[in-house]
Amino acid sequence: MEIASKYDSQKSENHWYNYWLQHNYFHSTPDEREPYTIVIPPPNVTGVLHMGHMMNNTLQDVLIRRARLMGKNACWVPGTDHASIATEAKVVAKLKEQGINKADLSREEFLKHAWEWKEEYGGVILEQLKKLGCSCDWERTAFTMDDTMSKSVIKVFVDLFNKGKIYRGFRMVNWDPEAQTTLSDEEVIHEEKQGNLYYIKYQIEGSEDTLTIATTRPETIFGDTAICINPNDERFTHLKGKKAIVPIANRVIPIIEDDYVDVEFGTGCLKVTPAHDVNDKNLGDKHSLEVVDIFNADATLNSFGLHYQGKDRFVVRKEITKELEEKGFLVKTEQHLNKVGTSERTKAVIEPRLSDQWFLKMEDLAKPAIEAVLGDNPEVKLFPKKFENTYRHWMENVRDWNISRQLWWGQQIPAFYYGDGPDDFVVAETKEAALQLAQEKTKNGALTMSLLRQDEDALDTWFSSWLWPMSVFNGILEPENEEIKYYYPTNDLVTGPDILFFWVARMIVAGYEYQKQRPFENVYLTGLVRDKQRRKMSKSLGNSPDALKLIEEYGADSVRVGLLLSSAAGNDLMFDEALCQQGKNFSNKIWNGFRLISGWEITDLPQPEASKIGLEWYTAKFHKTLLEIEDHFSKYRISDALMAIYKLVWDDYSSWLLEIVKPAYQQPIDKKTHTALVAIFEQNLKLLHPFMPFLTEEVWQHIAKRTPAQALVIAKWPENQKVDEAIISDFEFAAEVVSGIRTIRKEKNIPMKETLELSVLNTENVSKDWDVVISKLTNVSSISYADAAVEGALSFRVKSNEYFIPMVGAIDIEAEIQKLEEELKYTKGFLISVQKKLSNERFVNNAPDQVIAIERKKQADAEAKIETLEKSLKGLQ
RNA sequence: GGGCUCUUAGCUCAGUUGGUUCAGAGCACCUGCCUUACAAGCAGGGGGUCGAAGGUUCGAAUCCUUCAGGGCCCA
Repeated sequence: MEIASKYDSQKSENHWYNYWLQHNYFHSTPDEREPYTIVIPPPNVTGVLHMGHMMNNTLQDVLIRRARLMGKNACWVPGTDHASIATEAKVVAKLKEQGINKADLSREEFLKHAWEWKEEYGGVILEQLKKLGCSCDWERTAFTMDDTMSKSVIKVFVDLFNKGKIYRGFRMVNWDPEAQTTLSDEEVIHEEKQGNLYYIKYQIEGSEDTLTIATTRPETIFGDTAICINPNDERFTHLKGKKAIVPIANRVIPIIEDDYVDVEFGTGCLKVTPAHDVNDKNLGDKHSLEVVDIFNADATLNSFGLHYQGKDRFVVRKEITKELEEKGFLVKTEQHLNKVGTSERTKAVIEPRLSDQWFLKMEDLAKPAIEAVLGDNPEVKLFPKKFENTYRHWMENVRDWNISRQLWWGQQIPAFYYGDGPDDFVVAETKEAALQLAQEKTKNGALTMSLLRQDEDALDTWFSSWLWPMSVFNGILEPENEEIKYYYPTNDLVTGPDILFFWVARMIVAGYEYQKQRPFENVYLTGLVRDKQRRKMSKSLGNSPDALKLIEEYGADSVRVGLLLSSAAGNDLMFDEALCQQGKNFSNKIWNGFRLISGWEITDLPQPEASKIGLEWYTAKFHKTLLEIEDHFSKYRISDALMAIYKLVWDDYSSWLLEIVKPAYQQPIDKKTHTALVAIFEQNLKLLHPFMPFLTEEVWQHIAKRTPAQALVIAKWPENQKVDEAIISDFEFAAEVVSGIRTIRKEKNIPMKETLELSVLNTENVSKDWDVVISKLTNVSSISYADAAVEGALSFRVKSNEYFIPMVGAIDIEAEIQKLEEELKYTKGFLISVQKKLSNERFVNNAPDQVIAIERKKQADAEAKIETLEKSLKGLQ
C-alpha cells in the first residue's frame, strides 16, 4: 500500500470519526462489564467552542477512551444547559432586531421563540466537540429543559418544599437591572472600581446645625429613612434624639444610634437606606425604619426620585452631585476605591433590591456533602486536593440559595396562588394537583382552576444542572431504573474551579439527597486557559484563538497534545500556539516511524544479535513506562502521563530502538525482528490513542486490514508485566558509551562514515552483550578488551570503566591530561562530601539503613573512579 | 478586611512521607550535520546560590516563623 509522505489530518479526522460513529463504538448500554461514566459539564446553548471547552473536553475524552481500551463499559453523556439569563437575553435581543418587544408577547409566545432559537443554535457546540474527536454517546444527548429533565426539576422542587426546605421570603437580593432578574450570590462578581466618596450636609431639624455623612451613592438619598450614629461617639452626643432633613427631598428622618456604625469610616454619620443596602436593611429592621424603594426594575428612579424620575441611577449620580453642590449641600468629594458587584452574565452593576423570592435552605442539605469530601473516608475526591479548603470554606458558611429568577426561559416555579395573603399559595407538580391542595387548604371546595395563578418566575438554571448526573439517567423520576442503577454514581467529573460552588458542590448535595450516594468519585478541576501574557482568554479581549481554525491548521490530535502538554490539574494553562506546533511535530514523528517500518522488505534472514537485545530492552522499558503512566493516571496527572508516552515514543522507540534494528540502506529486515517491531509499535499506538485518537487509528488501520471489531478505538490496553530492571540499567550504561563515542566524534570532527576502533578497560565488569549495539550505533568496527590503559588514544569514562579510541597522531596529550585532572578534581570533591556524611556519627546513627547504603555505594564508586583516573594520568605523564 | 494558594533554568512546569547521583522535564537557546523515516529532523552542548531572611534537623526546594510579590475565593 502506498503511504503518503505526510499525514493528512483533515482527511483522516473526517474519515475515522465517521467510521467510529458508523460502528457505534461510543454508544453504551448496561451490560455485565464494569461501567465507567462521565457526564459532560453541559455547555450553554448560547456558547461556541472556546479554548476552555477544548481543554476540558480533551481531558474527558482521554479518560473515557482509556477506560474504553481498558475494557470498561465507557459512557460519556453529552448535553447542554438552557442558561436562562444568557439565552433569554439573546432571544430578547434577536426579537428586538425584528422589531418585537418581549413585553408585548405572552409567556407561551416568547417560549416558542426561545425554543426556535435553541433548535437553531443550541447544538453548535456539540457539533464542534466532534471535530475535537470527543467520543460521547450521542444517542444520550440531553438538554436541561428536556421533558424528563424539567419534570425532574419540578418534582424535586415540590419535594423540597414539602420537606420544608424551600421557602418564600421578602429579602434583599442581587438584582440585575439589565436582565431584570435576581442573581444568586455566586453569580455576582465583585470588582474593584475607582469611585468617589461624597460628603453631604444634612440640616438638623429646628436648628441651624448640620451633620455630614459620607456616601458612595448620593442618588440614594431619596431612599434615606434615618441617620445612624454610634452611641459611643462623643462627637455626636448633641445629635441624639434629633431629626435630620434629607437634602432636596426635604424629608424629615430620625437620627438613630447603633454601634454598628464604624466611627473611623467616613464622618461617623451613616445615612440609612434600607431598600438599597443589605446592612441598612438589617439596621432598618432593628430600628423599625420605613423602607423607601426609589428604583424601577431597570434601575431608573421612580417617583420618589422627584425630578429625577425616569433617569438612570448613574446619570442621576452625576446630576444630583451637581445639584447638591450648587445648593451647598456637597462638602467635598474624595476618590474612593470600592468593590462593586456586577452580573456574571450581563456585567451590569448589581442593585440590591427587596423582593419576594424563593430560597432553598442549605445548611442541613450541605452536611452529607461536607462529609463526603472532607470526612475521614472521603467518597468524593478533588484533584488537586488544594480545592478542598475552598470547598470547606464555602460549604461551612453556606447561605440559603435564591433559586427564583424573573425570567420565562426555564422551569416555571410550581407555586399556585389563590389569594393575596402571604400564605395563599400551594406548591404542586400540576395545576390539577394544586387545585386539590388549594381546596383542602382553604376548605373551600368551590375554588376553581381559573382562580389559580402560577408564580411568574422560573427556576435558576443550576437548579436543573445540580440534578444532571441523575437526571440524564432519569434517576429522579424513576430512581430504581436499570440505567441509573448501572451508571450511577459516575466515575469522574472534569470541570473548572470557577463552578465548584455553582455546580459541583450542589451536585454532591443533590446526589446524597436523591440517590443517597455520591454523584461521582473524582473531580478533576482544570485550570483556566490564559494567553501568553497570563490574561484570561475572553471574547472581549479577543485573545482567544478560533478553536476550529486551530484544529484545521494543526490537526485535532496536535491541538489536543498542545493543550495537555502543559496543564497540570488546577494550574492555569498559558496557551501558546507553539504548543500545537509541538503536537504537530510529534504527530509527524509517529507517522514517519510508521513509514519507516512499513517500507522495509522482509526476508527470512536470521535475527541480528543487536535487534534481539534491543527488542528485549524496549519491551522492558515499555512496561516500566506503562507502570509510570498508570501511576500518573491514577493521580490525574494527565500531562505527566502524556509526557511519559511522548518520551517513550520519541526517545526510546524512535531514537534508540529504531536505530538499533534499522537495516543498512536498501537492505531487507529479518522477519522475526519486523514482526516483533510491529507488535511493539501497536502497543505504542494503544498508549497514544487516548491522546491522539485520529492519527493512531489511521496508522493502526494502515498496518493491517482490520475488521470493525479490531479497530483501535476498542482495542485492548496493554497488560502490566514484571519489568526486567537489569536489562534497562545495562542499556543505560551502553547508551552512555554510545554517547561518549559520539561526543568524541563531534569534538574531533570525525565523520560518522569513518570507522573507529574501541578498547575497553572493563573495571565495572559490564556485560559484552551490548557491544553489537554500541558498534552499530557508533560505526565502531571492533571492540577489544584491554587490561591496561591504551596509549595514544582518545579516552572517556563511564563510571570506573575506561574507553579508548586509538588515533594516529591526533592526540593532544596536554588536553587529555587536563580533561582527566578536571574529572579527578570533581570526583575527589564529591568523595569528600560523601565521606563527610559517613564520618558524621549522628548521620550514621539516625539515617535509615537504605540511605547509608546508598552513601557507601557512592563512596565505593567514587573511589574506583579515582583509581582509574589516577592510573590513566600516570600512563600519560 | 477574612480565608486559601503560589514563587524552582529564558518560558511552561515536575519534584510524592525532609535522605539515591553537584536540582529534573518539555520547549526555547548554542554548535555541528540536507546521514538513506522524519530539517516538523539527527547528534552534541550551555543554563538554576529552588522569591528574601531567620529557625528546626546529622541532613531542607521540601517542615516552622517573618517579610516581599503574584493568583484564587469570600465579604
